[in-house]
This record gives sequence, structure tokens and C-alpha cells, in this order.
Amino acid sequence: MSDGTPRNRIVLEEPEEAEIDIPPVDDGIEALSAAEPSPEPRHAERRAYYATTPIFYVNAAPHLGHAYTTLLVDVVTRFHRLKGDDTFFLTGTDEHGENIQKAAAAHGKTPNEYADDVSAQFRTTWDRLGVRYDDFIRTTEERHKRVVSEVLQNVYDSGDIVYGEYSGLYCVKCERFYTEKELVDGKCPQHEIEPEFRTEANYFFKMEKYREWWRDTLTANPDLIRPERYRNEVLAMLREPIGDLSISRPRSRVPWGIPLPWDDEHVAYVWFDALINYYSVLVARDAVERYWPVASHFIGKDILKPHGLFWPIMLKAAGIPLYQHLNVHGYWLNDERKMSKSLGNVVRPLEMVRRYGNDAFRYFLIRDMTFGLDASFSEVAIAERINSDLANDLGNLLNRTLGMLQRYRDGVVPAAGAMEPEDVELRKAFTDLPAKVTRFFDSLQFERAIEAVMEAVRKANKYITDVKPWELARDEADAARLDTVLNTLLEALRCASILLDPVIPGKAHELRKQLGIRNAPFDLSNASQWALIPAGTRTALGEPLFPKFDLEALQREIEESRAEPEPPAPLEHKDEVAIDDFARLEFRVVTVEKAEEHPDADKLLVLTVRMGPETRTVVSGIKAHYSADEMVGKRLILVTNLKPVKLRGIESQGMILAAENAAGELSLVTLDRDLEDGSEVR
RNA sequence: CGCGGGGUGGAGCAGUCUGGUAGCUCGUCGGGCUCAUAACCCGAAGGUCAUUGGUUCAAAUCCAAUCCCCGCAACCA
Repeated sequence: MSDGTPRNRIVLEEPEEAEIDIPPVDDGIEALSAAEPSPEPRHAERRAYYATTPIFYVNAAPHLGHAYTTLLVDVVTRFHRLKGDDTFFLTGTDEHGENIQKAAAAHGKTPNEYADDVSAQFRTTWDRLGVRYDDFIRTTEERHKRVVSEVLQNVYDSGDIVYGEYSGLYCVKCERFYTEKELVDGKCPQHEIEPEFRTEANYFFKMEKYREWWRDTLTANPDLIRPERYRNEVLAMLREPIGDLSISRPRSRVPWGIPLPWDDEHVAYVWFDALINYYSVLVARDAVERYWPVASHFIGKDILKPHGLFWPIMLKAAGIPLYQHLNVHGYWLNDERKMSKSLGNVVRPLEMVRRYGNDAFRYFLIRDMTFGLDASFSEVAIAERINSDLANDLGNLLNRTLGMLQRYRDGVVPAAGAMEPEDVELRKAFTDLPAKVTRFFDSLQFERAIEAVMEAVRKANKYITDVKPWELARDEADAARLDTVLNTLLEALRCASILLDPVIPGKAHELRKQLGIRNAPFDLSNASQWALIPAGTRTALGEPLFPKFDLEALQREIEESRAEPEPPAPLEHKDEVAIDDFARLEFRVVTVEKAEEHPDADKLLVLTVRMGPETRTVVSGIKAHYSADEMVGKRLILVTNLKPVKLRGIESQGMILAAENAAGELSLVTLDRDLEDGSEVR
């Protein structure tokens, strides 16, 4: 982003060679820019702004949820830069923990190599999406680990971290604890050995003692967590005891982590490692005073608890001031369901960018989600949004304006004459926008900020219909009037390009390029001023800014890409067992005689099944997939020698077999041919 | 009676805190214009604001109850 000082007068277009720091045209795949260092402070008066995305866990590739948060913060920080704020944008990756160890092992890599790979994927994705972060933190970096150690030590010294023990039955072969329920005849179900009674030491953070403080603070500061619904949710959590937080794992089991500074037999568990990134980067850059007081975290609602509960209390205990804002957004839903890898309805951000272009994709995401609420994602919605807003309203406005300018004035910007009331009205529609848009940005109403700009763009289209430039062009006596009209439209487009620059940086630049002011520095205040394009500027009508999508062709393309087989994910296999192990389980054919809903549970059915001479009661968690009625008469396979267990008050004497796919769909295992009840399955 | 969110024309949403003629975008239908990316502009149809009751001169908005949807929690042998 051009970081020139604000000025009131735009200079004429410079020769191509003089071009400085202009984002390349959005072609849908090219990176807009790589990360670049934050600008040096200019005036003490500049307001500081610090925004963060969560650091993303490297157990999976970037998906739409990651992309949305990151693009949103990119838009917000670009807007603050446009305002002239001293802005800092942080993102990064969270790389420690048992899951990473496992995922690395599954890919035949060391945790280090694995984290390097996935972290690089994130950076590549952000670069391609035109995300201009100022720093990218990895929790495996020395600069982060050092600060985590310091913070931990401080909290430990102040007595808020205590040693606690967890005792239980531990299988040395599985390297895990079992509950009594999980054991078979008192033995590990995997290895058939007696578990030993073991005590695992963990460290606990005394969170409960700060509950009152946090509740009072949150009550007194309605702006701390936004929108209000999420503040209410946290306040609801605070009505009941929150307990203490386990913050370590034994290093023997989880070597991939940051050792506790006072006890290197333990490593920090996720929260005391990951959350601190927001702060550790500033410590490492010696920018705590400059940015921490204005820290704004942006997160999805799935991680409200750690950010709305653990993190503020951690800060309090560590003697670090609170963040300024926690801003929480909703989910993008696909087919009304949350997107997830296991459901197989993941949207790949780079795929979307390839198809729709970077700027249009960004525009859709910001415009079509009401911040804080869930929104539904569909490619048809993207295309419709692009067609109506970007192609028909904005792109076409540019095209028809420059077309007329070309035809009537050889493409050269004329000076404006006296303004008529309709000119003044249109000018006001645009020069009022910076204040309006700023208000909407400050209150997290990003979709309304965009809508406000588009409303003005529509007024410009209406203005053309009203003043009929093509009639003015017929009569030489109207030449001065036509000059004013054309000039007014060009100024309107210039303002729109500035206000939309944070959202569609590539196309906004392309727009200015066509207006002939590609190299002119600009900032938000320029959008509330008029007559900044010098008369005599040569415009350059180019290709349509946003080509329209053919919805039918698009539908076909979507169908086709759906037909392409997904790359099969490697199956995760359990440890090999001996035939004896299998033989210890007893399976039999049963018929369901009676089925009813569990009176006290959402997901459970209570089945009465007949197995030859015996009848058993089985509680099964299939209510979401099978109704009680349709269960009656079904012939199923029952695991008969599981230890009975009470489920929400009803004893279950066995387990029904069912297959489950990655999307969570169930199918009961039934018989191929009729055999009588009680027949054994082997 | 676990906690929370939501139900507004065909679709997606705003409005609800701070009662006062129901609004926006898309879609549909009709018209206009011809500078433009079959675009733009105007107009129309379409809603008993989930249901019922209450407060009020007046309720989408406040209160109560009910129904339905969605998260979280519990739970899925």
C-alpha cells in the first residue's frame, strides 16, 4: 500500500517507470503482494491499531474459515492504513502438541518438518489472497518460546500455577489412562494387560480465583467482547464456577512443546503456548507500548472460550493489561451445515480465487456475512453478488462513464463548470461516505459499509439516466454542462475506488488506472474531497473491470468439479491384534422388538432386542439417524459380552453394530440372508 | 424445567435495545432509456413480521406462554 503523506492535489500520471508499490492487477491467481514490514511511525499523533487473526493449528490445510478471518483482518487493517493509522497486522501458525506429533508421524515426517510444510502452506495461501500481514508468528520460533517461558514463570512465581496430580489406571503399552468403564475385565482392551495405578502430575492455572474480577470487568465494559451476543455468552459461562485450567502435559508423553521453565519434565499445554503469541510478537519487536493497548483480536465463535475466558484471566494473572477488543464472527455454512473436513464439504479458498478472482471473492465474503452471525456459502451466491454489485453497478458505471468521455471528449478529463443541484447531490452522496464507512467499520458492520458505498454507486447510475449526457452531447450549447457532468462522474468513481480499496485492492487500483490517476497517492480524506482529478488527465478505458458470470455455464462447471473424485485420504488403522483378541468378543443376531426414545437424552434410543430365548435392553446413540418406529423389526448384530453400562439412567446390555462414514452418516449392519435370532457372528 | 441464538413478501437479510404508516438486495412481471458489461432507470405484484394471549391511544418492537429450527453442554459401548 502506498504510504505517501496525505495531500489534496493528485499529481498527473507519471511514466510507467516511476511506478511505485502498486499491487498487480488481480488476475485471480497472482499474489497481490507478499508481507512487508510495517511502516515506521510518522507522527506521534497517529492513532495505533493492532489486529490479529488466531494462529492456525497446522494439523490441516487452510480452509474457508481460516481464509475469512484472515481476509477480514486484512480488509480492516487496510482500512486503518487508509485512514492513516499506525497499523500492525499479525497472523501465524500454532505448531505444538500431541496432534501434530501424530499427524507428522502419519506422514512419515518429524514434527518439525511437518510444521514447516503446513505453515508454509498458510503463508502461500495468504500471499495468493493478497493478505498483507506485518508479521507471521510460528509458535516454534525462539522469540515466541522465550516470552512464553517468561510469562509462565511470572504466573508461577505469583502462585497462580500449582502442581496437581491426576491419578488413574494407566496402560503402559497404550501410553494412556483408562477409565474403569473402558476396561475389559479390569484389563486394557487393547493389550489385555492389567493397567497400573499411576499418577500423572500436571500443573494447573488457578483460574477460578479471577472469575469475579473478570465478570465485573466484562460487565463494566460492554465493548470488550463484540458483538454483544458473545459477551452475553461469556457472562453466562461466568455465572458458574469455571474451575482451574490444566496447562501442562508430561514431556515424556508430549515432547513437542515448550518446557515449563521451572520443571522441564513438563511442556506447556496449548493455551499457555498459543494465546501468548499475540503478545510475544510485540515483546520480540519491542512494540508492546505502541500496540498492545489497542489490540483487537478477531476470532470465529468456535474459540470464544479460550479467548473470552482463559486469555483475559491469563493476562490478569501475568500482570499484562487486557486486550482492547475481542471481535467474534460466525460460521460460513454450506448446505446449512458447518463446514468440516469430516463432512467433506470443505471450500478451498484458492479454488474460489481461481474461479472468481481474488477481489471478487474478498468482496463476497465481506459483503455477504453479517459480522457475528452465521452466513450461508454458495458459489451461485458469489456469482450473483459479483454480477449485480461489481459488474452491473460498479464496473458498468466505469465503463459507460469512460465510454462517454472517450466519445465526447477524446478521453481527456474536462474541468467542471458551475454545479447544478443534481451534481451537488451526487457529490454529497460520495463525500459523506468516509464518515459513514468509518462508523460502520468501527462498529464491525462491514457489510453495511460496503452497502453504503454501493448505494452511492447506484445513485451515480441514476444520475446518468437523469441528466442524459448523450442529449447534452448533441448540442454544442450544452458543452460546459456536459463537462461538469462527466467530471462529476469521474470524481464519484475516484471516491469509490478509494473507499473500496481495502476490500478489492487489485480492482480499485485498476479502476484508478483507467481513470488515469494510477500513481496518485491517496488516503481516506481524499474521498471526502472533490475535484482532485486534474483537468487534462488522459483516461484509459480498458477491459471491463468485472466480467459477468454466465450462471448456467458456472453451474455446469461446478457440477463437473464435483464429479471429480476427491483424493482419497489415507485410512487410519488401529494396531494389529491377534485372532484371540477378536475371539474374546461375542456377536449375535438379534431382532428389535421394541424401540422408544430415551426419556432423558437427545441422541439415544432404547431398544428391546430378542436373541433366541433371551431379551436384552440396549441403549443406542442413533436417534439422529433412525426413528424409534423404523427400528422395530430390524435384524441387527449385537455385541453381547460388553460390560453393561448405564446411559443416562438406563442400563445398556450390549452394543448394536453400525457403519459410519466420514460425513457422519450411519448405516446399521444387518443380515444378508435370514438366520434365526441368537446366531453367532464370527 | 442445562446454556445460548434464531423464526420478517419466492431467496438472503435489516429493523426489535430507544413502540408510532414494514425496509433493503436478489428474483418475477410491466414500462422507459440507448452512454454502457443483454447493462442502467422507473413502476407493480408479493408479507395477518412463527402462534396465542397480555400491556398500550398505538406492538415486528415491551411482557407471558406455546410451536419449530440451529449451535454449545450432556450424551453416542
